[in-house]
Amino acid sequence: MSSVLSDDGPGPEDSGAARRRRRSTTAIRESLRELSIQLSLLNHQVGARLGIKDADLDCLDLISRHGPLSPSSLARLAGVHPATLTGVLDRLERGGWVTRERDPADRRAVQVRTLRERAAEVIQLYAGMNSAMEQICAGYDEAELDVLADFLRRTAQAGHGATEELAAR
Amino acid sequence: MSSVLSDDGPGPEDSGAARRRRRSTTAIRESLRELSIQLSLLNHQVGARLGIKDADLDCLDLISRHGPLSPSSLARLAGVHPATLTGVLDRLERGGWVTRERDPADRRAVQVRTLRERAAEVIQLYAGMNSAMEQICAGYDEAELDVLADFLRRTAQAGHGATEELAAR
DNA sequence: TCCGATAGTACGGAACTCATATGTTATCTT
DNA sequence: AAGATAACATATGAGTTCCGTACTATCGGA
Repeated sequence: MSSVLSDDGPGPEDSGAARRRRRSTTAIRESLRELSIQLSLLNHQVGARLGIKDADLDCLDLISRHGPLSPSSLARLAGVHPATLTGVLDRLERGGWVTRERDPADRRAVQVRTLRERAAEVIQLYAGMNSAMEQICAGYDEAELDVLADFLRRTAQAGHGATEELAAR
Repeated sequence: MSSVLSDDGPGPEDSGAARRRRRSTTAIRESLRELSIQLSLLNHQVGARLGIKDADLDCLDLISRHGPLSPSSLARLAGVHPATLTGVLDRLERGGWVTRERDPADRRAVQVRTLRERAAEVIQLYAGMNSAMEQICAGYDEAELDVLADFLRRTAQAGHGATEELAAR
């Protein structure tokens, strides 16, 4: 099934194993695309319940994972305009999700960090997805789980690389 | 590493194989979260190059995958307000990405479909990611590829289910 | 034919994004 | 050491977007 957002690779000038292999690779690309959208929509729903916009939730996630960091580096990381990020942080701070504190070492800089108080609400909302994943993972042996985790990690890394390449030029 | 957006599962009252297994499962959850963000950021960059907002690009993707469909069903699918979707379609139509045509059978209804003209631009922007995926997939044998594709498909399905569960209540 | 339901969109107020300007604070230059 | 320059975060304002509501057109049933 050819579609607007992806091509189907080269033509069928070869056959047999290579052909089946390409089918599998294409299937992965397709599934990955579907997965991407579904996770976006899940985040959208979660954000809606919490009164947090999609982009804001992305930022909150980045803050929670990449530790305390400055607004400017967060802006770079999230690919948004610094002035936009001020508004994002205003909303997150007002909602009690993060704090801003001046860096004592460099008083121009600000350190943004997450608060733990409201973490439970978020976990609660992702509970459905988490238990579904638990169930899916239960069907694999440990070697398979490691292969899967490694694949996901490398794919995320590939996404990061592709994003930076686009941002650079 | 405990963080705001996910817990780390039950305590360590068991050990050995079960423990390692839980570590693997957690690694998958973490990688999946990272992947979700990275793909969002990639889409954000791609959208920025095309002058398409994130949500609009999501809608375009949904239209391209789920064939011609009506604005209302698309609104349900994307989880946005119907009036908002009017604006989304206005922008996508103005940009030459989709067309709106009245359904002859039910003249209230509208069918939205993608145009193929500008597809190449999108493919071009995802070329970096696609070739990276190609490279990653090259490292797996066909059985592994099938396992991966199946896992991704089921995970996407889980995301869909979790989203619907949240939207329902 | 009349009436309620449905599909899509127009409208208007509130909120958001981003380019630019501003006020601090750090760093460089000489 | 002092002034110039750069970096950081945020204020400001114009343009855009979101969404609750209202409106028009059309369909299906009594």
